[in-house]
Amino acid sequence: MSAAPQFTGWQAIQAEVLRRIHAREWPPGQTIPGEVALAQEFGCARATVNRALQALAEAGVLERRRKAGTRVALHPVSKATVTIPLIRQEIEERGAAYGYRLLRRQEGTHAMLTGPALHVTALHFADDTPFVLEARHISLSVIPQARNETFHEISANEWLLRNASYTSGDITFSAQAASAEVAQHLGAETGAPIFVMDRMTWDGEAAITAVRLSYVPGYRIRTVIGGS
Amino acid sequence: MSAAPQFTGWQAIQAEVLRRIHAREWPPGQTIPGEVALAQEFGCARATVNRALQALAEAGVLERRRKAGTRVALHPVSKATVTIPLIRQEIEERGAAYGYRLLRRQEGTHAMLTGPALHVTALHFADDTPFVLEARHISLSVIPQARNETFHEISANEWLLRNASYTSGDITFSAQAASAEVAQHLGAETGAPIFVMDRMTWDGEAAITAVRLSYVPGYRIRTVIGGS
DNA sequence: TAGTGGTCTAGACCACCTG
DNA sequence: AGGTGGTCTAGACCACTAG
Repeated sequence: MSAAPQFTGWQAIQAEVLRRIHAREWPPGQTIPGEVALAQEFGCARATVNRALQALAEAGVLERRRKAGTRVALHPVSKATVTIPLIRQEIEERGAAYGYRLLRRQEGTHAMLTGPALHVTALHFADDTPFVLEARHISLSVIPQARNETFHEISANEWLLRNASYTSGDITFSAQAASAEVAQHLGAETGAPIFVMDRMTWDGEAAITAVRLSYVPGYRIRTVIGGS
Repeated sequence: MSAAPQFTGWQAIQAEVLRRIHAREWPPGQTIPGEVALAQEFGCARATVNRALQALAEAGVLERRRKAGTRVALHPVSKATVTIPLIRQEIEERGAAYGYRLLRRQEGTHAMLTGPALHVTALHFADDTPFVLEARHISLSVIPQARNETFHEISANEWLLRNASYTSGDITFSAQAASAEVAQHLGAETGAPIFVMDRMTWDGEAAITAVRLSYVPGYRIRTVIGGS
C-alpha cells in the first residue's frame, strides 16, 4: 500500500506537480509556471516537462491553453474508466466456471439496424447460476456471415469479437425492473432491480449490432479513479 | 458526420495505423513493423511514430512490449470513460433549473470512516422535480471544517470540491430497489429500480467521504467508446 | 545477448490565443 | 504582437525481455 515508487524521468516531474497541487502550493484555478521555467527548475529538457504536464492535462488535473498557460483545473473532472471485459473473462476472473446457453435465434428486423437482422438471445452462467442475459441484434447486411453461425457453442459476444471490428460505440447503463421473461431467465422476481447495459457499435456509418445485457440482481460495476 | 479531419503529424500516423487495422491489413494478434521501419516508411522521426503508437496502446488498440514488438490487441479491451460531472452541471446541461434542499445533517460515525463523521442527506432537483438523492458521510477528523458548514445553501457535493482534494477514489454502479425513504424523496414507488452510484474518496491513506447517489427512475448514464 | 520500445535532449518551427 | 503550448527532429542512452 505504501511502497515507494521512486519515480524517475517525466513521471517524477508529474509526481512533483501533483504534490504541489495537493499541498495547495498551486491551488485550483491558479496558473502554474510555464514549461521553460519548470524545465529550468527541474534541470531537464522542455519536452520532458511537456510530457508530464500533457499526461496530467489528459487526466483532467490541468487545463492547458496556448498563450494562456497551464492552470490547475477548477473542477477536477472525475473521469472514471470502466473496463468492459468479455463476459467469459468477467466470470472466470471471479473464479467461477463459465457456462453458456443459447435461448433463441431468429431473423427479423431492428429499429436501429438497416436491413435484415439476426436476433440472438442467450444466457451466460457463472457456476451454473445465471449471470447475465444477452439480447442481441446483428445486422445481416453488414455481417452476412452471421447467418452461417448457429451461436450454439459460441456466444455472439465472442463471435463478433473475432469476426467484426468497430470504429465507435455507445454504451448506456441504467436500472430496469425485471420483466417476466428476464426475471425467469435470471432466477429473479418480476420487477426486481436489474442492472442493464445497452451497447451499440458501428463500423464507420454502418450499425453492426445492438445488445442489451441484463445482469443478475446484485451485480455491480466497479471502477477506480485518481484525481486531484 | 463526415467532416474530413485531415490529420497531420503524429495523428495522421495514428489514423493510418488504425486504417490498416480496420482493413485487416494488420489482423488482431499480428506483430506490426517496428518503430524504426515505420518512421522510415512515413518519412518522419521515430519519436513521432512512438507518439502515435503509444497513444494507441493507451487506448487498448495495441499491445507493446520491449523486444517483442508491437502487436494488434487480440481483445480490443473496450474501455469506456465515464465522466462524473458535478450534479449541478449535469442538471444544467440538460437545460433544467438546478435546485437543492438539505434534508438532514447530523453527526455520527460510519463504518468506512475513522473517527467522527458528518452525515448529510440532501435532494437535488431538476426543474423542481427530484433528480438525485445524496446520502453522504464526511470524515470530521480529516475535514474538520465541515463542522462549520450548514450545507443549507451549498451541497456537500460542491463544498467538498472547494475544500478538499483527493488522491484516489472508488466508484461502483448498481441497481437497487428503492427503499420506502428513497422512494418517497424521489417521488417513486417503493421497490422501483434505482440507479445507484456509490463513491468513496481518499486523500492518501485517509478516507475523506463516502457517498451514495440514488437517481430518479429512468436515469441512465451514457458513454462513448472508440475501438478497433 | 541482441533487438525492441521507453525516454531524454537541444534545438527548432509553428499554431494559437490572450492582452 | 508576442508568449505559450504543440509538435517535430536527429541523435543518443537505457531498460526490458524474448530467444
